Amino acid sequence: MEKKVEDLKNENQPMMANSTFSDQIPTSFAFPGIFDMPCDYNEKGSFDLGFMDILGFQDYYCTTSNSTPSSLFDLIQTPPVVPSPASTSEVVNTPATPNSTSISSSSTEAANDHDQIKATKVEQDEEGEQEKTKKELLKPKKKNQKRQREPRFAFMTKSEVDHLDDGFRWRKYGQKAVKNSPFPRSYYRCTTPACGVKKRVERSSDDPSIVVTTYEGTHTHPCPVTPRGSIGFMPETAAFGGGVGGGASSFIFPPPHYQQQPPYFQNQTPTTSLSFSTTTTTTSSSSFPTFFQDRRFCPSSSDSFLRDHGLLQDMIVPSHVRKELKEEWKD
DNA sequence: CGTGTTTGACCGGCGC
DNA sequence: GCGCCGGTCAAACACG
Repeated sequence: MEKKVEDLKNENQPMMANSTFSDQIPTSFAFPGIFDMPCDYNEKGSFDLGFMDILGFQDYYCTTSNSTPSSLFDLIQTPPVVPSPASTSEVVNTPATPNSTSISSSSTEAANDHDQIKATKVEQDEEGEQEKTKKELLKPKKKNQKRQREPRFAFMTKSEVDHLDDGFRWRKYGQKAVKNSPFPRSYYRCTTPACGVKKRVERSSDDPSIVVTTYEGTHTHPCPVTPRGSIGFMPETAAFGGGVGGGASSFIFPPPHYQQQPPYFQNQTPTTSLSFSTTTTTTSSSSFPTFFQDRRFCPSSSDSFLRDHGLLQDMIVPSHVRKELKEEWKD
């Protein structure tokens, strides 16, 4: 880990265009789904910004002059949230992403792991061997099998609050101090039964105003309607899936140029006086497809959100962001 | 009382 | 083998 950090720092040169993330990003994105789409639009001249470009392939500064489709989500004509297809791992293991080992696990397998763990718990509880049970619960993984991780999806948000409301309900199950960071990392789990999606939230040590959120897993349910009826911030809604995988990539959902709060943030803005910018960065394109799909379950957010702002415009991938994300995907 | 948070302990992975 | 560190568990606690 330390080494990773050091490496990252070394790599974190002023120009990150081809350094930190690019090595994890397939040079030729073969992602099915949404990732192809923008390109098509590009041909039509109505959507200049390819999604892949947005993903931080390069430092991409997109202007708001682009006539973006009403909503990126609208562009995504994909089926509802479903467990990721087995193809996930294949995509994730794209040769061009040698370093994305953590994502190399098939989301499907990972999901199965979850089930197995749960099943194990039930069985053991019934046995009543509490002592033994506890220990086994703590290590439900099979021997000789590396822990399988669900595809992860990280993004950064410039916010004063760590935990943004994304429409899903999360339960915090842990918090740890992170090495090389003065800020603790919080661990959240989706409270929906049978949904094993987790997310980690931590602040960037480089820029305390930036919150790095990493989602892991796939929501197996639609985005619940929150009491507030808000789905705050789109990226946080990441319910991904892992359906499509790919190496790590990153991008920042812009808003940095907003002079006022974007509509989709109104209900969840942490503090009143944020002239915010929800700077969001994303890694793991693998999670994107479903991520966007899920958004479609959130009635109040995606549409208005993207209709008002083509979120993917004005992509900015600051170096520090890339650095962090790369680190994220390196482990 | 139900739900969510806090927090110390524990475990596994990994590097040395 | 050992120690560090990230991740998770679960009891205790807080809150509405």
